[in-house]
Amino acid sequence: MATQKSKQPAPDATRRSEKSRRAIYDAALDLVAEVGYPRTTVEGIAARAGVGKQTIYRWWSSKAEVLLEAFLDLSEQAAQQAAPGQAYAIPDTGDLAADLKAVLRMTVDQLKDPRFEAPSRALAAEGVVNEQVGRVFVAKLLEPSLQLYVDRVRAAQEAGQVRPEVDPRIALELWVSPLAQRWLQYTGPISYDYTDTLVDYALHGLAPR
Amino acid sequence: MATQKSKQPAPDATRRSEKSRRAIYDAALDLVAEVGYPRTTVEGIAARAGVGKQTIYRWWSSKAEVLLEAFLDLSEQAAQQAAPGQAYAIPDTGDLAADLKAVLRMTVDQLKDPRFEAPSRALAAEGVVNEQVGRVFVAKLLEPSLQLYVDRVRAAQEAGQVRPEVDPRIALELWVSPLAQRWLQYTGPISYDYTDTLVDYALHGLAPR
Amino acid sequence: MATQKSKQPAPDATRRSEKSRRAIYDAALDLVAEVGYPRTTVEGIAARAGVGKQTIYRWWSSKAEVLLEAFLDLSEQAAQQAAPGQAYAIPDTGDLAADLKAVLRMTVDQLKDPRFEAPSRALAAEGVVNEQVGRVFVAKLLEPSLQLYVDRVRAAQEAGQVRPEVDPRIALELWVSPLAQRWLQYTGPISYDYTDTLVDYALHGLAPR
Amino acid sequence: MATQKSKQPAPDATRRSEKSRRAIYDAALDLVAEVGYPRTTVEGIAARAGVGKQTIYRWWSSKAEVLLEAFLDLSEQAAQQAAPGQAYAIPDTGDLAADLKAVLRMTVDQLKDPRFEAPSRALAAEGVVNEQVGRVFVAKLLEPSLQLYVDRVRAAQEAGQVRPEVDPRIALELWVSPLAQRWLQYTGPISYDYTDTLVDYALHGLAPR
DNA sequence: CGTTAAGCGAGACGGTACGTCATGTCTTAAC
DNA sequence: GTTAAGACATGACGTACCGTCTCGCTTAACG
Repeated sequence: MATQKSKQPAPDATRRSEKSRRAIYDAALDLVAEVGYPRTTVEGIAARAGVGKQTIYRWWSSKAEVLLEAFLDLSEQAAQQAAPGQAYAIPDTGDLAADLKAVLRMTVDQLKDPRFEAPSRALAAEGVVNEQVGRVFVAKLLEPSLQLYVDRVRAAQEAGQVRPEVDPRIALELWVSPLAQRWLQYTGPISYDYTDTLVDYALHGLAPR
Repeated sequence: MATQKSKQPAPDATRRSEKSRRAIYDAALDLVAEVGYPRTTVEGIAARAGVGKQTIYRWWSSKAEVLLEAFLDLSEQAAQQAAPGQAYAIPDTGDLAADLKAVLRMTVDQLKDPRFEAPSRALAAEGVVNEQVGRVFVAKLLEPSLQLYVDRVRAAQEAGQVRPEVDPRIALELWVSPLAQRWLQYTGPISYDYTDTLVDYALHGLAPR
Repeated sequence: MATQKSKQPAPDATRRSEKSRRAIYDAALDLVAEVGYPRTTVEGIAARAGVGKQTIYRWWSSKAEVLLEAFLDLSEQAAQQAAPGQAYAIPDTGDLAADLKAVLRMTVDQLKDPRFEAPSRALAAEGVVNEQVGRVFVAKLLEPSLQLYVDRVRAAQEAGQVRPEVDPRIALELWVSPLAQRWLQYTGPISYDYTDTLVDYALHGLAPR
Repeated sequence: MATQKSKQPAPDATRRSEKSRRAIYDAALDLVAEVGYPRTTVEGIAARAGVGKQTIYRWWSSKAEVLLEAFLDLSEQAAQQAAPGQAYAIPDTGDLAADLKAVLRMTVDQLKDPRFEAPSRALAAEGVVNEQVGRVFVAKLLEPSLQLYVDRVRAAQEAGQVRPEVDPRIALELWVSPLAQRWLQYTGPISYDYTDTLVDYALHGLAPR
């Protein structure tokens, strides 16, 4: 590859301290949970992690990036714990409505888990205003989850429970986006009833049949 | 509503300089459009407005609040210009789908208008992470617009075009939230086709009829 | 008829509020005594005096001037109380040394009176760095006191107790200045013994006779 | 002496930038000379020195302290230049009066040297009102000079030219303090004649012999 | 004796500087 | 050669006062 004449003389990743990386992730997540994203600082993360500031700047370019990776890491760990060694998928009992409702109820619970709430809210906010972060956030965290819905809807189409001309990628937004917006923007309360209703409206439409 | 508990002995609003207020609004909106929200500073707003910093801090407590009011003011002006002296409403031609599609196409255009995009994105982001700002943003800007959909859906219910047991406040989220999320989080492109599709899916459901 | 549009349109002294002037003097002296000169502000004086800031700026041009006049006023009052209706003078018992020692002992006491110490120290300091204030301070406060020594030394010359070629204005500095410097600059302690010694040295010289 | 009780965790002096320190001294002295002490600001010193404000606040706690050290440094340099590697002393020709007159004439010149006048006047003023600064100013700058007079007077006592019971520390104030007061407080002009007269009066007294 | 123009209290205003905090870069010593 | 530590230049923060400028409201002199 071309040798960079960049500011950083291209750190050698093989020598990287794994212990520091972990400590930085933990410190970042803890601080965001404790004092909120805006009052979390690179200096604070370094101090809490027992690490020099330069060690952070060597490997990341902003606190948003640090938090993004830290949260990615957290999510992977959580996924590993939930279903070790296997890909996560939406159950397929043959009843699309029931399956969607079940998954959405789990999502409602997760959105209220404080361990997840603070950092994901922070990242979402940063992503709104910082397109680069936003795209990574979506690509690495959001899309993989949405893809599961795509798969499930496609299965339902094959089973004749969803009209064949429906675009699954758009379909899933009928329940995912309303929930996301209520959570992100405080536009309304979040409950099992609410998500159940969304699924019903989405599947059967508003118009009388 | 609630009385202030601030340190300052409550400035006398009757003596407030209208000229300064306007200049601050303009400077705030311009700066957000030019350099983005994070790099917009209170100091910068003051300098651009030709105003002392204290004049800003006397009347607002953060740059988020300044921008919120500035944007509110801008919206009111825009509304006045669009439809002077009358309340805005969604047209009712008798065809719900057509009416919704028409309005959503206008929304798509507005979301791409740079004069609106920068500040509203900034405020949305701030609102995600700062609940107080978020709630004001929703109450003052979002809800009034959403209420128009509630009214239109209710009319459709009376006309027998929407099932009577449907909750209009939830119904509208089937098209509003997907659009909002794509715009806010860069989860997908925004187009007339897309919003048209949303309306169709929402009204007729995914399931075969 | 058309008065100047100069900075100050020359305020009409006859309409001046005596009550405000007194309140300002009191507030200024109190504040200097309580929080020290540097932390005394025009705003603070106005607030404590229950007076608008403009009322201060109408009649004085700086806090130094305010304090200078306040202290002048205080001194006059004190002088009136000490010796109502008559000019103050150094006693002339015929014994120059004794007379000087007596007066200097009184000066020592006065220098330690907190009511006088704070403002006079403040004014002296301001005068060091602000020649205009310094000259007024000297002319209005210091010189009149020094003149009393000039008179007394001249009387001693006529009585043959001081050499005729001695310049009384310089002579008095032999005891006044050392005391002043110790007080102003903390170059040494101040006591009756010290001032007594100064008088002896000054009158009889250091050289053996 | 006393340990610090500051908030900052005690900066590491070994890492201190010598270049910055010098630049700060120079900037401080220049600014005081150019615009006067009251209009010299920490911000201005930092800007002129090409230094961050924090670098000043890290090592000093006020502009008075900065100037004090800057002036101390200047004095040491000047002393080094004048008499490299040796202690300064008042000459002893055997004629006390002549020696004192000679030294005082040099002092008169120095007091009129603008390079010295502005900062020393500023520090003296600050010291009048700020006892801590005053005591350092006296201990570090004034007393060492005065001690030279003490030594010379003591030598004169041993030579029988000054009465043995005279306290040299007080004796020197007979000429030093008058000169100091005239300079500090503008109580009179300063000239060779004046200082010569002071020495004569001090040595021989005012009273006829 | 009522008019009216000044001084007055109050305080908002455009500014300057404060002292603090965090940024991102750089240097040093320890490993 | 990465690391912890932390000094550095930069620049924004939010506060305190500056000195100027309106506001109504006394209040005293005059017409």
